[in-house]
Amino acid sequence: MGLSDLRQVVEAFQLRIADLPELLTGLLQQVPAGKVTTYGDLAKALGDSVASRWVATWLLEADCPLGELSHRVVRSTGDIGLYFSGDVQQKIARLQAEGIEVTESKVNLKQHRFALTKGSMPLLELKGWQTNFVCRARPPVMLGDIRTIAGLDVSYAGNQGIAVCSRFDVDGKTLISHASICRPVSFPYITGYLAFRELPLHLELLATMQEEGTLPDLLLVDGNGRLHPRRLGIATMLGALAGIPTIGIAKKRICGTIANDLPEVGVWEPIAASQTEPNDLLGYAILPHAKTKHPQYVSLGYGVDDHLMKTMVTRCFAGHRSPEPIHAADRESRRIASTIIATGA
DNA sequence: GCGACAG
DNA sequence: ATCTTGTCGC
Repeated sequence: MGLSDLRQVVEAFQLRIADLPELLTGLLQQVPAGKVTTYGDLAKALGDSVASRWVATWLLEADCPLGELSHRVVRSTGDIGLYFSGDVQQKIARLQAEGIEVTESKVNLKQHRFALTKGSMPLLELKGWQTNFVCRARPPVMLGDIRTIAGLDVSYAGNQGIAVCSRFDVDGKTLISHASICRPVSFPYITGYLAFRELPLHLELLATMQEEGTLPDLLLVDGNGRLHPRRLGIATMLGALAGIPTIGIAKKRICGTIANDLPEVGVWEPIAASQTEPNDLLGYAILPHAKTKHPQYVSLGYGVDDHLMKTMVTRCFAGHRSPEPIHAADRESRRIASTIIATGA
């Protein structure tokens, strides 16, 4: 892959990512006085009901930019729900002032629900991109060809995201160096869409490392690979777009079923897609050591086979819950985030 | 009512 | 992920 390729990949990727807060603002502005909508309806208008949690938390932020309109958003049951001021009576009063009857903290949705005009539905588009994404084939990386591996993680300070890539020797325990980058992030965290939030940071960081000639031969990414509702977690997408072998490492399970919830230390417990698809292997749960009851969730990213994945991840386990390269990147990115907060920049 | 989903 | 106080233990 040529030297300028990663810069171009970042640019092309950025163009696909919609401004969700802005689109949500436009949707809520459709709702006139005397009408209401629901968190789920707004999420569906953005293209995926899974975003309803983000819609709700965003409208509940203390400094919510839609504070003048957010009283018109209620739960799908008709329940009033919460209000950013913390005072639900204030939300009720505003609704009543707009001519909406509130009985026992509920509104009549049949009567007042506003039919939102569906726009571009950006999440539906991104979901379709994931579903139809074709990873360019490449032979799996071989153990003997790996000289350096790295962990990739992101921390946040306000709207700033700090991505860190921590390079390690192939022994999985010797830190070589950290590389970092800091950029504003506006795409929210929505289950299944993490890549659209964090991939721009990762790709820019890797582009810089590519120019310095410090790209690692294998990346451990904080997030999932194949273990994903559409089999395309951030680790897989990153690997395929950058052309670098990757493995996904998560601390919580996003989907799938595990036969044994609490595996023995060091045992690779398979995660299947579902109980009806026991042969569709998505990844593994593994307990790094006896000190914790929380397993790591490991899945194939890109350009790596099952055996090499297990070998390298096992090699990277030391005294911590996460593999050392991920742990190092996590600590370094948090350190930089605290610096940014202390400096006020 | 239950189940619950990366960062 | 971040927000948060003290507390338990190596």
